[in-house]
Amino acid sequence: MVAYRVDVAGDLFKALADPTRRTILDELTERSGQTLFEICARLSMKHRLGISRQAVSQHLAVLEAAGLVESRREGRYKFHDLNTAPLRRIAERWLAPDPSGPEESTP
Amino acid sequence: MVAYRVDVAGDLFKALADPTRRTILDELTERSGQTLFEICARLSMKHRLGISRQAVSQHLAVLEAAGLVESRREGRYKFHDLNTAPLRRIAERWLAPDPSGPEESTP
DNA sequence: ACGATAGGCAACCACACACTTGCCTATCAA
DNA sequence: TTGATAGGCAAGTGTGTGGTTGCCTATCGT
Repeated sequence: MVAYRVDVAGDLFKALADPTRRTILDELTERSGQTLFEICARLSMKHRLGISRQAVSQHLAVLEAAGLVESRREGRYKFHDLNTAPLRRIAERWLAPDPSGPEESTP
Repeated sequence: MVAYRVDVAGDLFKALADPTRRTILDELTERSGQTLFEICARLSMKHRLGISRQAVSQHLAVLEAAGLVESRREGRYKFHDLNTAPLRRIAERWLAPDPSGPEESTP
């Protein structure tokens, strides 16, 4: 059987394709466990990004779907933590030719 | 001085965001130095991708702009080679916190 | 010279996606 | 309970982008 490797990389690369999302990852790298409003404030202040709260929320949803961010709810706060695990697997695909084949399931 | 790091990662991640382009990279990994028509044939045959030659050509242009593919012209043939150098720098950004700061120039 | 092969250029189409707007729910403090 | 804070949901908009179609140039074989 071939094509074992499901293309879960799709979500990952798409998530990383947006500059705002990459900046959010930068912020979470600098300080993990931030809330939505904290991230909004930082993007606005130190990155001069005129962006709405909902936009940031949607970005966080994308990052979470890609497995790059994990969130935990406490009361009315929702904290966001960076998960670098998917990043470590990123380049493997083309750097180390996998014997099982590079096929995707359904591109 | 901060914000030395120009966001050249943008093109890279955008290039990787498309499944067809990732499949092209797979093919070039398996066999480097293919021509446009060879790549077209492989995408069509073993990947069942109904895609036009021009579409593949445009994908190759994107990959080349991202530095992932280099091309050399010989007569009427144009050979495409994989360049994995950009891939090695991919994950560094969030895995190894850079003292110079993670800032982008202009997102 | 002629046709065949390999590739490039430009305009058009359609969908995806980033972002906004408007309104709603939930938790906490007074 | 009331207001403020933190966040969610959903519809609408507009640009970006993957894809196509049509035509053009360049190189090779005969």
